[in-house]
Amino acid sequence: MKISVGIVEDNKDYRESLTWLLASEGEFTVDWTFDSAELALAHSTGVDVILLDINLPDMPGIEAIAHLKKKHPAVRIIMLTILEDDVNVVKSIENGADGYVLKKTNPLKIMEALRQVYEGGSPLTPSIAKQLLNIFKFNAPLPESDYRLTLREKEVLTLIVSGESTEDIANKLFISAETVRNHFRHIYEKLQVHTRSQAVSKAIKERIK
Amino acid sequence: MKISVGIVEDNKDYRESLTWLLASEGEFTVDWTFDSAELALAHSTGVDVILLDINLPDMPGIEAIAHLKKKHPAVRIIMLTILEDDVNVVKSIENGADGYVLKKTNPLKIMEALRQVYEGGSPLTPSIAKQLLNIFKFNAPLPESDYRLTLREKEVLTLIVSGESTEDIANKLFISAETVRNHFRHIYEKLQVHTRSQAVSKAIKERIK
DNA sequence: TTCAAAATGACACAAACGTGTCATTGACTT
DNA sequence: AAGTCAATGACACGTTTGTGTCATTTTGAA
Repeated sequence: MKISVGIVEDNKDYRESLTWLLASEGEFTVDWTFDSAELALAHSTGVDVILLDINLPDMPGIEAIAHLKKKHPAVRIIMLTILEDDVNVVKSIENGADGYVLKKTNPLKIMEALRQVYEGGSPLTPSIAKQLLNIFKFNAPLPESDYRLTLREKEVLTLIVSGESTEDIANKLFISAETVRNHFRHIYEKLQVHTRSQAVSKAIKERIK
Repeated sequence: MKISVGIVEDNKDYRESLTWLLASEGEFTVDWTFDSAELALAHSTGVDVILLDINLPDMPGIEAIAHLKKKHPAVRIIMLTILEDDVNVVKSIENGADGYVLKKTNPLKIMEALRQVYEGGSPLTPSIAKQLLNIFKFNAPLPESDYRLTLREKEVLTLIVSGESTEDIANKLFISAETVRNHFRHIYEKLQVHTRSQAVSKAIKERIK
């Protein structure tokens, strides 16, 4: 079973050499290529993977992701870029891109990337991965925001956050509702809040768990 | 300039073959190896990169990350794991790990990973990258989550989320508390929830605003 | 061993909340 | 002109919540 590929790339030389390259490998079929997002949106057919230039003439590649995914919900999209520290990299991932390759990348790696997304993975270059990781660390739980909740309290807080009622929480934990209310009391003290919704808000925003 | 490496891995065979492998390559020096987190924390010296088993006998590898980074602020850490869909993968990245390799990975790729972190990148396997991307998409604005709230309702919801009481909201909006409660009513209907904290939870998680 | 938390449970009471029902006004659609 | 919807306001009623006070048992650290 071959992997079917579509290409949206305005640089004619790059587009054609990529097409030739993939076609020459028995593993892939290039079903179509377009040089603009508009044409791709109008005429593309379903393929397994789309290679999408991040920098198209008529539309930011980032917007094109959403439109292409809407037209072909199952398609997986790999972005093609020249600059890897482009702000658009992270944005396009947030918008649903499944992977990333640099245009200068060794053709063998591009084929590897195609195989990887086809198998459900997400090929990223190490430096793009680095950017993602940094963002993660940035909104990761700070050791500072440790409210010294006990295990039980964290358990209860999780259930509060998921919207359970006092009674439901009591049943799930096999304790009385009064005890649950006692846990609330201590949680409120530690988080310095006075209502359930404040606790929920704080817990989610500060990623307490 | 060689890349200096430290290894924390409790499996003797794997540790030694890794050491031998890296040492035999002119590019790396293995400065030390330990079979437990405790020993590593006590006796490790500064190196460029630490290869750290995620599943150590004495301490979750995840905790070890923080301690090692505290002792050697400039060190970069690559996690070693057998399972790549371990929940710990994402956690360890949140805790500051710089990269990830599977133990079964081709030794050449492990060396490539060492080079990549040394150069400031983050080597990740495609499937780990996929997990990260999914979390990102989760955090990204969903076009679907439009509950057709009116402007006023969004305004009220924002205040609910920030933890204000009914009375406070009424005062801020210069309307009666009864009206605020009426807005709640409509918000609850549209979000399909029945309590304030459920509304807060849904609003934050689905980024309604 | 003693002492401090943590976890459990209970009672009470005022305040807040969720919801049913109803009403008025202004704005926009058809 | 009629009709829908948003925004405002009110009253009532039962439920839930927040909090004060107190008690028992288990657990872990000093």
